Amino acid sequence: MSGTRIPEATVARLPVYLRALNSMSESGTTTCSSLELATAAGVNSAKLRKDLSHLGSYGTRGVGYDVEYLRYQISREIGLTQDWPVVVVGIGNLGHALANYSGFSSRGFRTVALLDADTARHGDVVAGIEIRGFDELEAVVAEHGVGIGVIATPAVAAQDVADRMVAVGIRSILNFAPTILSLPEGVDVRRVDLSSELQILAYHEQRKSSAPATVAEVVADLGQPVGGVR
Amino acid sequence: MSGTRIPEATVARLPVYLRALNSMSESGTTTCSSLELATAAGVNSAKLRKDLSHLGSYGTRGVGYDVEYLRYQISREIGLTQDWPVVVVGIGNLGHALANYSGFSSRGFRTVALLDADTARHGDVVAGIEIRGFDELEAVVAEHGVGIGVIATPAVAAQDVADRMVAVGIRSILNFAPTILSLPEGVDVRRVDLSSELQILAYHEQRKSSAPATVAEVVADLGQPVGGVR
DNA sequence: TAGATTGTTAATCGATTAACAATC
DNA sequence: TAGATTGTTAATCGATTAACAATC
Repeated sequence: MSGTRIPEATVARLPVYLRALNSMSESGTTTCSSLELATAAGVNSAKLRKDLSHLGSYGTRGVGYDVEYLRYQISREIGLTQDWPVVVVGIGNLGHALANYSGFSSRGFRTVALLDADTARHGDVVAGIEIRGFDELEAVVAEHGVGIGVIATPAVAAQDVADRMVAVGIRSILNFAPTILSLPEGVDVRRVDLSSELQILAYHEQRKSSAPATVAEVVADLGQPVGGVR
Repeated sequence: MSGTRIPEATVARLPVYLRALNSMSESGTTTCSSLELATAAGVNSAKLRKDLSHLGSYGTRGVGYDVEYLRYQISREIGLTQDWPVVVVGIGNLGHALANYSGFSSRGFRTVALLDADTARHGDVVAGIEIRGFDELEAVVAEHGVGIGVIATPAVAAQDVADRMVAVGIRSILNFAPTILSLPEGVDVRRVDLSSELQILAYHEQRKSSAPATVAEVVADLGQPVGGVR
């Protein structure tokens, strides 16, 4: 299985499985079935097994999965057994939150620098790291071999920051600024858009409030066919 | 078209189109083609037209789309022409960032309360709103008719906060805590997981670094068939 | 062995894309 | 009218799901 391309939808769920396994491990669970892990991760067990089958055969029929072993295998597949130096640009409230966020400093990821264009912030220490000028980006990337950049600047600055990141060799960007970046092929960008998430919730909330207009919609809402309805 | 169920993938992209239209509007653009809007939104034009076709026929053949009109139609479809009172629970660095984030206070959404279990924070004013106790959740929800709750607490508190939100009538939750919530049917949860996003980037970054193993992978990376390659 | 549970198959479902007729 | 561009069709692609043979 190793070397096979893993479907994007599966890749996006691996971190969720990993999180569920971590919490099982913390609570002392040594073995779990696909149903237990799937429930903890909020998916159905068929999907979980299908997803895991893309990584290899790491379970035991009739028994289930060894929590530690599966945890290791998923970590390895994602690449968390390596060290990923990360640079965060834009140290406002969000940047502070990111710097302090355990997920960023935890196993696998290491925040090597916090950069901000505002000289008034330089020298401030956040999460044990001193804030430096944005003009030190190139030196930081070269020194630590940074491949992943996080943008937490205001929207107006984001494209410039991204362009500069790409110019100094960063090829993966996590963008929190509410703007759509335009970047060359080969650069991977993921956008975390707080307002989009709210808007998607609002759309569904709106649908809940208004009464469904047709029998077809009621049936669709129930999620299963209703016998005898014409 | 109105009343038709809109595919989830389309719903998730409507906020992106809206953002692109907003920035066109700001820069004085009054009309755009599907290709222009698609480029600004980072999708291809066929997908954009297909998506918009689920809302209705708001363009003019041979001409394109009226920016303001399309902006209004998408806003209406999402439900942004209504007022959505929102409560944020957990006012640490992330909660601060959210409270100050323009996307949360902008058109459509209105932060009506900031709640925190830590009494030391009570009375602090963030983004013009005074932080109150978590025990005031029920009163706040009842008073303002809150339907959407945002969780920005530490992971350990998130499930309790979510249970309480559901108990007082909230049916849509945006969860920033790094934990998987277990909630009853009918409650809509969206999770924003910073560490998942980093992990997904790491997976792809890893793939970039290691040399592709087969010609098939090289061809797949190029994203198009390569003439003459055997 | 009998019971349990995985890994895989195959069918279904939904999303994407290219192409083009409709039409401004 | 001629040129441009939408909205829709149909084909393709990828993801989900149920069912079950393999096997511990």
